Amino acid sequence: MKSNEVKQLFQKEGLRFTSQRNLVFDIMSKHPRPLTADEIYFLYLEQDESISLSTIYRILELFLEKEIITKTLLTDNNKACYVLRHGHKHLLVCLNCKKITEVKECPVHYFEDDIQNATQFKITGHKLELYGLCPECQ
Amino acid sequence: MKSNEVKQLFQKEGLRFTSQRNLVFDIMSKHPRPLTADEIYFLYLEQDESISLSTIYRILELFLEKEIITKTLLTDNNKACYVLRHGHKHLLVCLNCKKITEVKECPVHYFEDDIQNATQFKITGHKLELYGLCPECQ
DNA sequence: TTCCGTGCAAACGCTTTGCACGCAT
DNA sequence: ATGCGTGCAAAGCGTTTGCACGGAA
Repeated sequence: MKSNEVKQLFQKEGLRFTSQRNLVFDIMSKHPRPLTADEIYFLYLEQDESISLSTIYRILELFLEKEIITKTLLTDNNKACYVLRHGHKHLLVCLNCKKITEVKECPVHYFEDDIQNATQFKITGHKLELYGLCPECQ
Repeated sequence: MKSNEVKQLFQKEGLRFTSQRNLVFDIMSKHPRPLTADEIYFLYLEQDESISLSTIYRILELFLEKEIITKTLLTDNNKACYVLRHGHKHLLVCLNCKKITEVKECPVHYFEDDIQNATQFKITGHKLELYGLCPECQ
């Protein structure tokens, strides 16, 4: 995604365009897997740019509000991970090597109606993580 | 579950029986919803018993190892929640009032074979959280 | 008696916040 | 020119850990 397009996306969401926000967004789209705040921080430094960790947290919080990204907490280490919400995907985590794969299938949608009927809730979203062993680790 | 049975369960898992472990287990079975460590702590105090928070964390970690309980991290507040693993259930969280309902339906099982074929992973478990608005909050 | 479990307090690490400065608008 | 975004440092807060004591086996 070009800088221009990112700028437009930000404008559409009412966000000011800054180099930090642009680069955080860029990093997340070039590394389409769940990243922790400090992973993003180090990837940022690798681009020969400096940034404050707290700025990253603030940007991530902002992106969350605008639903540009998703926050996930992998159970292992209590660290939060963030991913761009390009479409709807789920994570498949290898319990041994921690490798993460994405799954396009989403069984949940088909059942949302049933669950709404059963619970009277209005379902607006869901989070699904799958665990298992990857081919190499089996 | 009677104290005796809990004792047997602990023995089966190779755990010493202590009043703290017994009461933590008791509290979790009497409040079958995701509890944070400090919720358990306060429920413990309500029983006119005192305990250290760190003991609770150690007990929870132990129960996790033995797979007596499950750990979930609700995205809101970075706090971990714990539930007994009586059978397989999922959470339905109201985004407005934070009330939590349990859902018996689990659409995921039916798709595990498909996902295994598509990914070559051996799927061993999953975590599903649903979000929405409860009847009162809609 | 032995060793594990617990309580207490301090440490830890991720995340958040207050404040002053600088940049986008 | 104005107000929002950022950097820095410090605070916050859930969780973990070290150590000495007490209780389970």
